[in-house]
Amino acid sequence: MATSRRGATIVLKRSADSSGRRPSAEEWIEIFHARLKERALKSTTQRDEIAKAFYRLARHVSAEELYEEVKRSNPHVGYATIYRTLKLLKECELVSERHFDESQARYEIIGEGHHDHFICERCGKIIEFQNPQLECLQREIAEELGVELVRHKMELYGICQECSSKQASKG
Amino acid sequence: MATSRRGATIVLKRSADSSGRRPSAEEWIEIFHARLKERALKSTTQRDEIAKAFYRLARHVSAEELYEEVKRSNPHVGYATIYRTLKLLKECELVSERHFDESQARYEIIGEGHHDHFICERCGKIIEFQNPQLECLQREIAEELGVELVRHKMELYGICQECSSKQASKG
DNA sequence: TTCCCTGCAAAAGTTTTGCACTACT
DNA sequence: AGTAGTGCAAAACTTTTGCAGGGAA
Repeated sequence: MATSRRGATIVLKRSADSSGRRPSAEEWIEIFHARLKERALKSTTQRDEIAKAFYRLARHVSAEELYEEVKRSNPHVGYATIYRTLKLLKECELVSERHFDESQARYEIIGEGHHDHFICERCGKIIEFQNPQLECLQREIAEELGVELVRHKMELYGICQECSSKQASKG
Repeated sequence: MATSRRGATIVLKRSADSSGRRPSAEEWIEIFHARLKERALKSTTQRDEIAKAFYRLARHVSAEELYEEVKRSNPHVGYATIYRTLKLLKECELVSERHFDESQARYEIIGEGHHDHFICERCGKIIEFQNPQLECLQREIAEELGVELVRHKMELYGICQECSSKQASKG
């Protein structure tokens, strides 16, 4: 019943490995090292551990989730290092920070082209999508408003298919 | 130079009084009272004061800003009451909570139709706009994703006209 | 060797909660 | 009168910072 008349929405898979666009963990860490070097900063065991854990968890990670994951391999890391490294990853343009309707921030890997998010209000699942028309439309809007566009954010909130059918079968 | 070929973007003025769509302060408080009554909750002096201050400040208020405004007429109110009343206003569907890229939430009056936001990354100015095509497009995307849409949020970030020209004249 | 980085703990900022008192209905 | 609401202070939660010690270049 999808009305993909004009511009099809591309749904991104959680692990985009198959598409070949996502760098491997090793490549990603290498890029991180290079960016650190450019900035005359040091590569450290902790930074690598955190970056690896981040890569492993894939998308939309909170600082807390990352902290827990890193603790599994190194129980000594502190929250401070997690936050400092997240900040660093942002400065290295490897990670971006997002604020969905929550009190805590979430972080995701940059680099597979712009995409937007659908967030299920029942189960919290996040579906990423890409829509060429949307990209076009937002540029038009910016033009009309007479502003210089730097970035945008589109979030759809609702009930995912799974939760919808769960509810239906219950009733 | 605006390319309003298909669907014009409507920019909302900060105080939409002239359009006649925004309820007056009195009407708004009355609605609040009615919603409280429906829920078997009480109207109180503080709740009215807070609602009035909220209305006065108009859009995109933070709890802190609201607290300061309320304190001017009643120095005894506590933050707790501010937050509790904001929660109440949300439950009464009179106010919605937003998280732009900040650590603190912002609140705005519901009721003049859906709109989205442009946020200037230099001066923090928020411009509201409405775009019929956008509303249409998001429904299409939801359909394609097979999800039930409840609400959406589109935020454009960039540099507003004023800040752009300021920068240009400097260089 | 230098000085950046880490871990701990404490602080800071935002929001929530417990409790005794107040005031709507 | 009865119960919900208020104000204060303390707690909770997320994120940041100061400082002394440790490690990368």
